[in-house]
Amino acid sequence: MDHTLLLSAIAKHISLEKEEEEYLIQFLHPKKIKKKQLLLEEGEVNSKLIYVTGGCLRSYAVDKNGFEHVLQFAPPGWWIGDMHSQLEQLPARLNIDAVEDSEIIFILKPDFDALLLKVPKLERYFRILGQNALAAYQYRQIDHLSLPAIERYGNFCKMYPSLIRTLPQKQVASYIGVTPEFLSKMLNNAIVK
Amino acid sequence: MDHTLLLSAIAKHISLEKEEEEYLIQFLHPKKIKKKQLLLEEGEVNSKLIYVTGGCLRSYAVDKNGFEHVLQFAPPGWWIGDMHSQLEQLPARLNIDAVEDSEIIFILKPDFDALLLKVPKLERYFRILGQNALAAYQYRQIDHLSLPAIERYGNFCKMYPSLIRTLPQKQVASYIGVTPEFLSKMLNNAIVK
DNA sequence: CGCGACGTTGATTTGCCTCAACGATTGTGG
DNA sequence: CCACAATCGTTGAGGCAAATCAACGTCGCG
Repeated sequence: MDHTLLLSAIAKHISLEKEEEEYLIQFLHPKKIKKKQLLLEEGEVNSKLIYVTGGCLRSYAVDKNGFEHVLQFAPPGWWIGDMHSQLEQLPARLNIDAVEDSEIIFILKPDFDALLLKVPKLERYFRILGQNALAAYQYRQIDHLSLPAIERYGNFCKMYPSLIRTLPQKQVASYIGVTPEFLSKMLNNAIVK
Repeated sequence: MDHTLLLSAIAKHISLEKEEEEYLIQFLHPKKIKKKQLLLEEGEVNSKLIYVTGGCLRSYAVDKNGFEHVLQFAPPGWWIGDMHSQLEQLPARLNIDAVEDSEIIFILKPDFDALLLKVPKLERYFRILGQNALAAYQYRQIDHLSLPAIERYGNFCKMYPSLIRTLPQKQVASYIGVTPEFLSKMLNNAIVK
């Protein structure tokens, strides 16, 4: 039962009493996930908050031609979800699955709501978490609007150096918003230069 | 002194005691902004939280060719800022200015930090605010990755019908990520169809 | 009135996509 | 443990969505 990663992440922002921590822990469900296993499917309601403790997950949408578009990768220490579905309890647009064999902790949405009422200190942790995520999304969106593909790739490498080594190239291509073929050609040209 | 818009927005999520509300209000600074007036400039630290009560603001980045790329519009009831700069107190990548004559309320970052410690209930309001913003950014990013420009325009119209009437077309073009020329051509074609 | 911002239209270019084919891995069932 | 399938990265030819550049008419505003 490995809650330590999550608990110490929380402890960086707030300090919980012993009993608050125990109250929290009872809602934490660890789970092992096989590569390619689906945790959320488009159309379902996102009823769990997912925290990654091992391996790597991804969230992605499928367009009308059947192509996947990766929104996020979640290595250990990251949360992942379809925020809109989670908040409104409406059908999700995103799918979530495992890029490799992984381990997660999940919290059910009703438990999460109860938890925040019972342990209001957690509001602070999740506020900070949300603001950090927001900061990342803002800059990513700007990158998408203002940079050519090759520089978006460069930024990805800077931001997630560890992922570059483990992820298949086509996943990275999908994240930065180009086809795998085009990414391959870009990289070959970049080497020649 | 018009704090009512903000206070009632907050009241939708939490209920403050009389004295908490008064404590909050002392940090709220109203301000009138002229069209095109800059509130944040790239390279500065984003040291204020900005809440719009009238008119409309925008945040945008400028690329190396001098082109502007709009990240966000903020009509009344919206917050706007460079989240990364605000959190880390580092230089901003974004500029913020007024699309038309506007009115805002701002809170200084140090006051904001103090406020959250003194009135922890506000953590909840800002958590919810952040999660909603996150939900919007997630879906926008997915739209950008998976939809052609004409459908991104359609989505923009559905999401912000009031803005369509007031904003110059070139601002909308910038937001959805195309040139003004191309948006103009798209719209003409769409009418013919 | 005259200037500057905006929308439009056309000609041309380009960044990126599509489709197709191929070799190299990986992995999986017999 | 091998054979076959699936997945991945690569390369090339051709195509398309969107950008660039340039010119022009309109409008609102100082």
